[in-house]
Amino acid sequence: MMSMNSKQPFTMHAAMAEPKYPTLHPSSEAMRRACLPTPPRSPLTAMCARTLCVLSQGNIFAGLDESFLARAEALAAVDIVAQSKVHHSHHPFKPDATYHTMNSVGCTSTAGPLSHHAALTSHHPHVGHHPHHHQHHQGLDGDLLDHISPNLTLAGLSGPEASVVPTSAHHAHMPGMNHMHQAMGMHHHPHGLPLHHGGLMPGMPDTEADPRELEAFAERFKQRRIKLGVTQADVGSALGNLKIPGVGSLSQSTICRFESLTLSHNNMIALKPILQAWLEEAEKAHRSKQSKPDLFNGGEKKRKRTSIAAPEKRSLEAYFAVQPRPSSEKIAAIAEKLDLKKNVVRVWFCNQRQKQKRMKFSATH
DNA sequence: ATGCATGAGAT
DNA sequence: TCTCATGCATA
Repeated sequence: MMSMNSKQPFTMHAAMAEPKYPTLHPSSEAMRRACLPTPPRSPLTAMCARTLCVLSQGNIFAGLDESFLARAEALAAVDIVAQSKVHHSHHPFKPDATYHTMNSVGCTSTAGPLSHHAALTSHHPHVGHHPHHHQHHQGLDGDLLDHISPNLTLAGLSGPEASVVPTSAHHAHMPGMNHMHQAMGMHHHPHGLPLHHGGLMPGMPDTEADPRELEAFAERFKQRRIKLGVTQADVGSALGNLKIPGVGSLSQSTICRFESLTLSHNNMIALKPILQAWLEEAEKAHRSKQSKPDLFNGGEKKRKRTSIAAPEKRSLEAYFAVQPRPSSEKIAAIAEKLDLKKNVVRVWFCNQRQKQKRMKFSATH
């Protein structure tokens, strides 16, 4: 026995391995940077801020920028310390997260409709967002690190605040084998569904790939979805009922993100046709009063979500502004100072980077 | 609606 | 080890 839930919709294939970047607009990059919670400051400012560090502790709320940067500075020093401390072996790492105490199941989640393959096939040259990561902190004293202690960061006001909530759980995915290798260059969708490609033809300005279009569609989608009285979760599971090869169910999260445009551009492009297909089906069914497909789910064990306390989070954000891609060593050092598991810190950075790339109100409009 | 996490695939 | 697409859990 194993997971008894998860409907494992499809077996594999990315329904569409679209041209990751069709003939897309050169502006595609512009559109994805948006939604950056922490606007990059000038490194110089940061340096100056260091001086203010001490002061900033007093009015944490006031000079946000200053304290913010100060923290970044302090954290930046981490690597320095890290290097010097390597010599004396390190301490026992925290037992990595790993909460899946799951009952078994090799959790092979990823039942995504177009899993990565679709969009990943050929990466676009990652637009270079963060143009610069300065490392002006090189000369700082490692001591900074010491007072960068978690609680201190934010004026120790919040005590030790369990940074991490115990976790235990697992997710239940079925051992599906859904990895087809990348469809290298050959994007072929199962059959003709609304999965048209993003538009490769030179002469055809793929309207679907147009950020504007996506935005409009997302909004219409939501509107009509609500009109149908269907929840995001319903849509997600209903997708599995659509018999689109390579397309399985999606979570409420994903539907929500689609509607709010908080997905990568490619992801939006990939999902659009599928959601569009569902919408049409749903409206058709609605007209004939057949109402929705069913939704049900077997409950499974839960996992606890790690929660990074505000002070720690602030430090992380500060560091991220300076160095969004810290090395493994730096991550370890940061983790240690903030009293977080290294893995938690690593993932946090990954997620931050990903956030940066999400589309949202991009500059394209 | 979003934070933290997993995992396949690419580097 | 990173990126990306996604999901579970939770505010």
